[in-house]
Amino acid sequence: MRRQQLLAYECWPTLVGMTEKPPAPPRRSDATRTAILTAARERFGADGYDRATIRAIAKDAGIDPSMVMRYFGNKDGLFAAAVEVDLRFPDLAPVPREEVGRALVGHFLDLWEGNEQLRAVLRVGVTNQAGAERMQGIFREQLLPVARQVCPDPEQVPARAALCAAQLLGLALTRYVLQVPAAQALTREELVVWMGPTVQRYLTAPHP
Amino acid sequence: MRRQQLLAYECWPTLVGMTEKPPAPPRRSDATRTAILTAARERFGADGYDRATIRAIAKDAGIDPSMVMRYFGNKDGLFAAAVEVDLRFPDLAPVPREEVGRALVGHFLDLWEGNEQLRAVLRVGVTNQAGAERMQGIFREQLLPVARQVCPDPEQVPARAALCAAQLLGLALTRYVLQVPAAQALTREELVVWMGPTVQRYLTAPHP
DNA sequence: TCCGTTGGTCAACACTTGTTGGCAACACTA
DNA sequence: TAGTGTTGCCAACAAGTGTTGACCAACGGA
Repeated sequence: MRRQQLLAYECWPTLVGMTEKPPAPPRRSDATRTAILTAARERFGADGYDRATIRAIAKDAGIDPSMVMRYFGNKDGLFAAAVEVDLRFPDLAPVPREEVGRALVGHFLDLWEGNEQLRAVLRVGVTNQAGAERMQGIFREQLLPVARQVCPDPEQVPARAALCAAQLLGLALTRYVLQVPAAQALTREELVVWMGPTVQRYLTAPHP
Repeated sequence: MRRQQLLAYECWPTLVGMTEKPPAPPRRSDATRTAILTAARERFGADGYDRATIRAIAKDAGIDPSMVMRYFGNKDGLFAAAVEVDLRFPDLAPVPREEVGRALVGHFLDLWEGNEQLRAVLRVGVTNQAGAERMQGIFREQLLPVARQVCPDPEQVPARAALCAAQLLGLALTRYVLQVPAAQALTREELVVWMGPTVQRYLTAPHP
């Protein structure tokens, strides 16, 4: 129950090191830390939050389970540290207006291909309330701005972004999580050609 | 480990009673059985497979956990008995060709609204390997036939069905599972008007 | 050289999980 | 009325969970 100051300090640089400035001085245990994070990403992505046990992750990383606790505080902290989602949507300004749909679908596919972190957030988002809120955050902070850049009417931005999210997450769900064979059989080009116009329409077409 | 013949027989009628013929003679415990199944559907739908514990389900049903085991063998058996998915896609023959997209989206929305079983399969399908296979079965046996009824080229049926599945499951995911506010804010009519043409195109438009 | 800090293991705690067997109360039939 | 199968509760088991603290080895600056 008791929060340990020392541990909180210890895992701090790793938690935000990738997105914030502080140089995060190198430590002798960095190899172990990254080993844990790598194993955690794999397990969370493959098994979801509940079935991914700390013991299994520690075993994959070749260390004792107690190390995970020392470095990341608890299981929640480990998940937060392991899974950091940046959809890296590109700036759409230079893209021709009628190409943004295809560009987004293509980017989304490239991003998901073989990415365990994304699978993990989706799995956990479906299972876990905190995970669902995290996904809502991603939607709000990463997809909404893109939609705002392209949509004609600012008032329609959330609705149009939600439609895009449904299409794109549905793709990720069927292809990468449920692994429906027919969804996996489609090539990247086919998906871009089919879904690109859909996303394009959701973003730019006049309200039907 | 040992399978108990008696118990297998006991839960048989309930397991398949809804889809098969045998009259399934009424038992004194039927009230308890349905109470368990109701509670199980709620818990599985709300919490997913792992977090929905037999103890919690039994408590909701107001009986002892051991009763769940007696009537349904084990947790897997309970899930199989509680969650039975019939998407009930209507016969599209009488529907005008250019209306099938809107009809499907509307039907899909009506079906999902307030349906805990569907939420449960999706949650479990994402978490669990067996659940994922179950969802693939639903795709194969319930969505593919519909697509076959409408698609021009039989060879393209799986691909087109997969595209529809991605769009529809993405809708279910964002609106009913992740509960993204922007996806919940859209009305039934808006969704039909926006997504209907998409599904329509995936099913009937010539390969782009 | 000493000594505090860091990296790591081990064994255990407290708890929850699915699951089982025993036993009492009831209902129905012969 | 005796007997038999059904319905239910209770207590417990074995396994697995996140988590903790004691303990040891090596490092690194004084």
